[in-house]
Amino acid sequence: MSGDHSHNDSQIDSGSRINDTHKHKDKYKDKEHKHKDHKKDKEREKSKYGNSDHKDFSEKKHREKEKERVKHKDGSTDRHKDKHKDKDKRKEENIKPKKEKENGFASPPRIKCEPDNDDFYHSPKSLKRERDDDEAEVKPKKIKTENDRVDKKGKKRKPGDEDIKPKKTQKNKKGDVTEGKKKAKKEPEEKWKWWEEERYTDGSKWRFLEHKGPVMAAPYEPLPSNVRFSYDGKSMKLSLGAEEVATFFAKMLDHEYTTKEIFQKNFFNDWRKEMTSEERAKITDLKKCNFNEMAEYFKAQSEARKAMTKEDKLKIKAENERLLQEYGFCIMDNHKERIANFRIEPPGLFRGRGDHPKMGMLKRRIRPEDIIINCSKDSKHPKPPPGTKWKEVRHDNKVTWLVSWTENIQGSIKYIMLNPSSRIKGEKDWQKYETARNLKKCVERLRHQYREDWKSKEMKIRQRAVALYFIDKLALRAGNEKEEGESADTVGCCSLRVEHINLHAEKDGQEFVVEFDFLGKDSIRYYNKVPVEKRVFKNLQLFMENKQPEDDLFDRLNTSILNKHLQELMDGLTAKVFRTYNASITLQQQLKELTNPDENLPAKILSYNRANRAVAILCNHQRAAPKTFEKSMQNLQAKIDAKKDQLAEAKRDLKGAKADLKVRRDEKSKKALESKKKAVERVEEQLMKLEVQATDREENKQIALGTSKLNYLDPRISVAWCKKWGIPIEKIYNKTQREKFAWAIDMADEDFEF
DNA sequence: TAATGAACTTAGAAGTTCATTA
DNA sequence: TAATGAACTTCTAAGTTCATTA
Repeated sequence: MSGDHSHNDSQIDSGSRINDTHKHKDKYKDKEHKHKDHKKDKEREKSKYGNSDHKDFSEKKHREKEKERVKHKDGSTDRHKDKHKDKDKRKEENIKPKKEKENGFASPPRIKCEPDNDDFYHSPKSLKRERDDDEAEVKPKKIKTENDRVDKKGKKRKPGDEDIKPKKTQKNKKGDVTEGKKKAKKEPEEKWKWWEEERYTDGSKWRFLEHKGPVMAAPYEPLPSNVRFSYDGKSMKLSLGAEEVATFFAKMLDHEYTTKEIFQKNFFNDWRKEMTSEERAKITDLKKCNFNEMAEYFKAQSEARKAMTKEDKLKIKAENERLLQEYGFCIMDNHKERIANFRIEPPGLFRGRGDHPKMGMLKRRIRPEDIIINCSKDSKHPKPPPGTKWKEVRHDNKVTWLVSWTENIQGSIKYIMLNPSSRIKGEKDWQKYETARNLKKCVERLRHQYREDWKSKEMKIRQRAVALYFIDKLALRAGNEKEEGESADTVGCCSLRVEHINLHAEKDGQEFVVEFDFLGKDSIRYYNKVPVEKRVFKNLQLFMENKQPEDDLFDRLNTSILNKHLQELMDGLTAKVFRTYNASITLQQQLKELTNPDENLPAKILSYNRANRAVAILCNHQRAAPKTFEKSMQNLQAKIDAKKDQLAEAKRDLKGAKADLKVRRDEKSKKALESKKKAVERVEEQLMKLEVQATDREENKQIALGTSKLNYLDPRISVAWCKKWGIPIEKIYNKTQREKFAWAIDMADEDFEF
């Protein structure tokens, strides 16, 4: 993938969250950055020169090839290239694309005869859930932990849906539970297949909801008196409130955060607010504060925790489990469901990402009086801790959250919601992929449209069209406007500024190259050089005319305009659907391309990871290279070397055995030969496995696969692939992932097509 | 129509657990 | 059996989108 989307040198840089264009803003930051950059450079050098010797050349070649496959020299992906090529040709020949009719852009053909249920599966907008309303009016006495309702309703997914097959659900004994929790806890009862049931059509999210409320943060435990804080060389006893905030800082002392000026400033500011007036009068300079004893104390504590006896550790584990059982589940519409985050966020210092102007501010302790509870009127309401009250108890079944509170840093609302394995999250997830599949049906029409719009007389439309092209081709995020000074300066497509792109009429032998360099979500750098079509290039020049670097590139556009437009083109279409669509379609294509039927299991899994990786690169999902990367790589290489020696030896043995047989020609030496042969094969396979592992790890150094796997890739593609090649699903998804994607694992068969 | 608020998804880092190896 | 490192889980920040309000 050449210079574009990926790990060329400049891309490696991109792991650093530094935006060069912002250097001038803050001297301090600048220093920080340089330091970081320097470290990165060093690392890069190391990996370039130090660490590569273990890799043989052909492997590297292979990786390069892989990159090539994913992206072309010109930065376009295969899919785009081909499709655009097709389009161009068609245009020239003035022929209507064959596909158009087949896909029925305006309104996709029905696959099934019953319109109602057809819609149910294919048009997320009209997803239905015709539950018996009476069922939920009353507080359920019985919590279904199984799929018994399916039978009752007798109505499930329609056969005839191309990719979704009805499962025979064998009726199971009801998981009758009076108290809900207890029973469900023990039997690993059959999983509820919510995907075989219908959805609510009235916008409500549930009929019945009962839970125990959140787990509050543990109260502050004062420091023992021998652990002291000192100011200006003199130890001093802090008031409880001030001490608590001081411990937050002390706990972070060896984190880079505490070296940053803004962090220090914000912390000190907020800390002083918690001090008594005497303390405030005395403590006026952070530099004079000594937190070391505190920091040591916490370090010792964490050591002690590690060194605890097995027994004590088990005790803690049991207590956690108890909490989980008590607070970690709720009852929603007859089913016991896992809650994702049932703990209230503890107080601490705010850790923003990138250059966040509010880093270091005090995240205050949340009290019951701050908390809104959401549950059914007729449920057993959660009790606030003794002597306290909730802010409010409401019964809003149009939302999915159980608990909410307003956080003090940005003033935004935080929620407690259900686990990804829950019905309510799963349905939404499934629906997301169905929308993306709908986009697949009309994406060619949309691409044609925005290409036409590049020529529009209206600036607004041109901008919209160019932005959409970027979102489609590069999988950029929509890019909402942000309030300045409230968070790190990051952008997405619509909020790109002139300073974020560079135009090159010619670069590295390519025409019309756009060079992107900006900080995206989480202040992750996006760096990419992309050849674009001439018309796009010319438009960009136009958009940039008479503008300052800090001006908006698309000054006539924002996400709301863009999304309104998209909504008109396809029901349910928004900018982010393109990311989902392009990610999933890329996975599917890459899997097709990379999977070699003759290869063994580890090789196939490597192919899967490579396909996954292609998507992660497309979506710019990066991670900091693990601190231990070099070392672990070396260790692995040592293992490989040892294995090679072992193989050589095994081969020698084999040779010897052959010679033996020639001389002796007896049964015994024949047998010996066989076993030596087997030994060689075994070692060869082991070696291969190790080598594959090394390749995989190396290629993954700075790329995070998890995000795309969890959020962008239609799990049915992976499930189908596993089924097709006989790969155990466990090789691809761990337990949590299997729970989240249970619906896909159950419904997709090997010929599922995204 | 822009600003604000609310709800929900997506994100990487940090923390914890588990498996492997010396 | 401890140390190590990878895998997995948790945490919560940072996005997108849609609804509401001014």
